[in-house]
Amino acid sequence: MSRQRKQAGSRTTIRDVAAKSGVSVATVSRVLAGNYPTSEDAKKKVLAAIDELNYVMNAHARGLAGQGTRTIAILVEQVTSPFYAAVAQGVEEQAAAGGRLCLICTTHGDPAQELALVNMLRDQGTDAVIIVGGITPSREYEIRMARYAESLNAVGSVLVLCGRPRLDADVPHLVVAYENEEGAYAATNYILSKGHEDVIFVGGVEGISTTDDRVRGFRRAMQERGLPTEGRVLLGSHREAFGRTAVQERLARGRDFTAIVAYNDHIAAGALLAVRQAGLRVPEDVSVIGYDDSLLASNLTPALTSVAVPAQELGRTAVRRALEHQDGDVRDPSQVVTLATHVVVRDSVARPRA
Amino acid sequence: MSRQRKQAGSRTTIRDVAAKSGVSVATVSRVLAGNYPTSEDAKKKVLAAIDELNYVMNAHARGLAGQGTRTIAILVEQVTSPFYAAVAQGVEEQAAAGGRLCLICTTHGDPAQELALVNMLRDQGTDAVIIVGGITPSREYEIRMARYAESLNAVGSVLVLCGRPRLDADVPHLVVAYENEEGAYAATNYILSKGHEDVIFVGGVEGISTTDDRVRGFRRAMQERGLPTEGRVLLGSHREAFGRTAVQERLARGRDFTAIVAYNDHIAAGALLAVRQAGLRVPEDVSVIGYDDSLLASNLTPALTSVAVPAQELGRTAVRRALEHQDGDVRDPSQVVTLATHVVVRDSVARPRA
DNA sequence: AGAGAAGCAGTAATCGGTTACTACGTTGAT
DNA sequence: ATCAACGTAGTAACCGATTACTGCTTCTCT
Repeated sequence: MSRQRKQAGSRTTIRDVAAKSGVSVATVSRVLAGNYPTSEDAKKKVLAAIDELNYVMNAHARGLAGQGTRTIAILVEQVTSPFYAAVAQGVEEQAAAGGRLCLICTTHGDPAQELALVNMLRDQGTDAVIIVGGITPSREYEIRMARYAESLNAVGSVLVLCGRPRLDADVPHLVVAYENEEGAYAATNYILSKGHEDVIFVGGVEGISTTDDRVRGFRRAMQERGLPTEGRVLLGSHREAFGRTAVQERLARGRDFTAIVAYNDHIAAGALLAVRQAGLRVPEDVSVIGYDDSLLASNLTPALTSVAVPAQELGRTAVRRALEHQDGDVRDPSQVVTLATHVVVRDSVARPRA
Repeated sequence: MSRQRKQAGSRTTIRDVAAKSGVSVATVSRVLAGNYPTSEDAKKKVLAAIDELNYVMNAHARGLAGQGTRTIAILVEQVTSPFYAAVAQGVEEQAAAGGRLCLICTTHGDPAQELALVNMLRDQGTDAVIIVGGITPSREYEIRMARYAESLNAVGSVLVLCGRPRLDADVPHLVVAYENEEGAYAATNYILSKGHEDVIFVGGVEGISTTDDRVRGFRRAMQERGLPTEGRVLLGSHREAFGRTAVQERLARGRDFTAIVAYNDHIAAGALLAVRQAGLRVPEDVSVIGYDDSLLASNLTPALTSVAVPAQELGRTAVRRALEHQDGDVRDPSQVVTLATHVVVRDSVARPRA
């Protein structure tokens, strides 16, 4: 209500620019868009007037007239996680490269909030909605998300899922994934190649796709060598605190492992703490491998060996595909692009003793 | 270009809803806005039609017609910094509480980009533009930013500066700060209270307000005890790498200090590395104190004593004040709200030996 | 020199909401 | 019965950009 407009100066419009430079509004618009032949003379005059009047285009007017919003939205659980921050960074960069603004929204891991945001974003006319992170699959969720994907498409927008499986429904959407199962498989194999046989997997939330995938990779590597995984997968959360308590409790029951494959670097950090608290050393007594290769990994003591996920690249790829798709030149939209992960070797893994 | 509209179904507009429910577009708009008396009957019919047609309002049309966007923008250097991420988190939470979306933009520390973004954001109809982080003051920048602040106000939007001094110009804008000088003063005093006398300050960028403030706090604490600060302030960047090399070089020239006050936790992490590389121990040989109390601090070895900055609270306060201001009930807009910082004691500071 | 093409600029319709203004029907007071 | 007041609904003029369509030059080719 306190919003008063049309005061004294009001707003500088394309018409003011046209008047000042002595050309028509159409010409001004064309100079701005640059998609129509315009004489050098007119161009110069318009640019001068724009500069002098300090004119900025009204995004709403442009959006309304059919140019799209030129924004891209990204939905993450929380921005304070280094992994999501890095993905967001990638999205932001690529969006900027494509002349788009980047809208970052947080869902706090709540599927309902996620749906509400997608719904809202669609109204805003975002060019693309990128959802990052694993999800607990549920029938109802799938159905509603498919409806939204459909309506996003209806308004010329694109839904991109990052690090999460395709929707079941036959609705156009893009998927950019990174190796979860493969990464955990590689991490476990790296540990096993050092001679470990008693390995546990710690962290992650049961039922969330990312967790399930990593656990699967762990199991596969173990089973290929005929090692047991029964009772060796400790799920709970992806927070550092869980890593600490889970390992503490396990150690209290007796040390029946020589290596830990952590769900992520936070868990690994917690595990490190618990191991040290128990008077054991890393990697001499217990080896630990993390996941994500976040900022944390290189700063822990010992520096953490971790699976590097190309987080920024993930964000960039998501945007790139979304924009390509908007322009209609994605070969196969239903194809899942999967980015590779690799083990970054530091100091937290060694051969087991004896 | 590939954006084809007016296809088959086209877009469901308020007119479709009006037609379906047998009322006028004005009535539909009023039901949606809820700011005009409408009969229960009409309301019910409109709502039913909206539901049935799966109608969503076009944000551009609404924005163009002068209703504001209900979004809040935050400008930070980069989202991957834990500090900025935490502020952004706070902004996002409070914005959501106020029914606003949160637009996060990155400036990469470039004042020109910052200005360009503010300029652009104003026309998006953002309710508030929050700029976080210190800045190199420059006359030209001040003038342009003041102009933008003015034009933001003209369209009913608010400019909020976070952790940066007020604009010189007499232009309405809000400032939420946190103690920089006081924090560094407290950190230094904490170190001094342990008996240290040879202390150096490492990190930060010359000329940026945040750095200058922290250095001032350091100097004040030292001078109050009659200790020299000449040649004891090492500026360069706020990255970990700088912390490492700066301390390495200093140590190479001889160990003339027993404690380090770091510009932030990243610098502290680098310093820790350099100290250890030189065969010295923390805190036995050298004490280190950080700033920001980021995630990093508690995970370093030894756990880093650091100055806690209420980053999330900073974001929340910024949004709260902005929305209050829009509603016209901020008592004194020119008042700078300053949030307190405090030293979080961990294991990286000890008495100097002998 | 005249016809046709090409290059550039202008007019005005349009996007989808909001809202000032007008109009209508009902109620209540005189 | 008449008129004022009130509550509700409708008409149409905006908001500021885009762009189809039209028209005027200028240039080229015969």
